[in-house]
Amino acid sequence: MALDKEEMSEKVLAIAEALLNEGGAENLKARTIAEQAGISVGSVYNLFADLDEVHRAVNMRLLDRLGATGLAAMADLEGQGVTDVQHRILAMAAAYVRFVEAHPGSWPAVLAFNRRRATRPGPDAYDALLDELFEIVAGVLKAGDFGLDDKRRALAARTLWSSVHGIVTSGYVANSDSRQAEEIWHQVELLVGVFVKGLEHGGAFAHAETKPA
Amino acid sequence: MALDKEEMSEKVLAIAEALLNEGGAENLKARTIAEQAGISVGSVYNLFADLDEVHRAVNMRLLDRLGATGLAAMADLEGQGVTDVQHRILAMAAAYVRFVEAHPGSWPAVLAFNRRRATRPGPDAYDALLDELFEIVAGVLKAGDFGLDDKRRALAARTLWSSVHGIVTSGYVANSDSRQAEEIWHQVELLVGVFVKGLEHGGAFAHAETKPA
DNA sequence: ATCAGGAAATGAACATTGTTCAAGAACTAT
DNA sequence: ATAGTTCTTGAACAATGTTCATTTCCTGAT
Repeated sequence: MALDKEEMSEKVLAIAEALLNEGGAENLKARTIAEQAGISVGSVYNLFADLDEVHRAVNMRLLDRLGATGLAAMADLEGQGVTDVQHRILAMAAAYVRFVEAHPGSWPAVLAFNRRRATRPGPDAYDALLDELFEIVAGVLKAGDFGLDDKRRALAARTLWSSVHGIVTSGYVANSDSRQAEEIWHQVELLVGVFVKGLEHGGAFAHAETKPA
Repeated sequence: MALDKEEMSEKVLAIAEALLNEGGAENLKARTIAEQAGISVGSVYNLFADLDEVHRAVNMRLLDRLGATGLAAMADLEGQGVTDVQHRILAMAAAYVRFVEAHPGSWPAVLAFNRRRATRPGPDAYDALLDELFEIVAGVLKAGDFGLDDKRRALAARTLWSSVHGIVTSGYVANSDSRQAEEIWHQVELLVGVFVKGLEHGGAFAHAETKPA
């Protein structure tokens, strides 16, 4: 009884995810996958065009898991009982931090890979997932009654979440001692607190004429 | 007339930076460097222990250039004539954005490389440079009269700059059309505006009991 | 049960890379 | 000039991604 093509792909992806999590992108080797999956190198290339596609598939799984079970659930917190914007955003950020902590090796790989796909064709499925995340944040922001039209609220959502993302990834230089973790969380708390307060007081409309050349 | 060891190292680094800027980390090949520098592969390994060291050296040069000629100059804007915190932060962010735009290939490589040095020994020179940047931001924040003690101001500086960093790097998925550039700048403007407004209204002290597990 | 035809798996072979190192070349001090 | 030191070289090795002719396996018709 041999595994289905689909099942074998799943097995390969599971192995690939483990490899990425242990040693990053440069640890994803065709021969290692083949050996651990009990198949030959050639068979790996039968299931996937090349290692890039394996990496991409692993990333999609990770992003799916983050979006589905993580942030969306946090967005409508405790059965809609909590309406405070700051609490809900913080809960989402906490979910994101936990997720990154749970994938110390593969999450950096996601980012590095994502950055490297410059020459690839059109709008990827990545973008769709990211847009989804941004819309969740925008949904939470809508609950808070700042004077924001849809366009500006979307901008604020992207800005806020990119900032959270920056804090988390800047802090996690794989230096995962608890000191670092606390610092990251302090920064996230500060950011969210200041951001919400700033929105409440119309900071989103304060313009300055300084622009990049 | 042969080049000095120092001069040859410079030449190699210049070539390496060009290679990185064109094709990212995977374009930094020992044989290409040797050929373009007019020396042999072995000589490259005489000058540098391995390609990682070449990459690291290029990154140090980049970070130096960013810190020295970029942000520091912007921090004391127009001969101390400008005291507005928001303007000065925006000017620094603009310098940062310009810098990233000017190094579309090698800046991602800096980040990817920086993320991969998990197993390396102790506090790197990277950290020193980053701390320098954070202190510049903190210096600007000090001018604005928010009710912040030194510790909390330092935290705010790290938070703000990590956020700017996140916005810039999230936006630059090497997709450098002008649409993207404008979006990035809008986000930076929004972030800085909201952040300053939030600090003015004491958002830095607004706490929530939500914490990561 | 047999066999033809196609689909899938195989792993040897190739190309490209990082890295090493023994041999030679160049230079320096006496 | 000569011995010793240092630098340079490029051939050689190992590890990797990828390909593809060959083999193996399965399926369905006879």
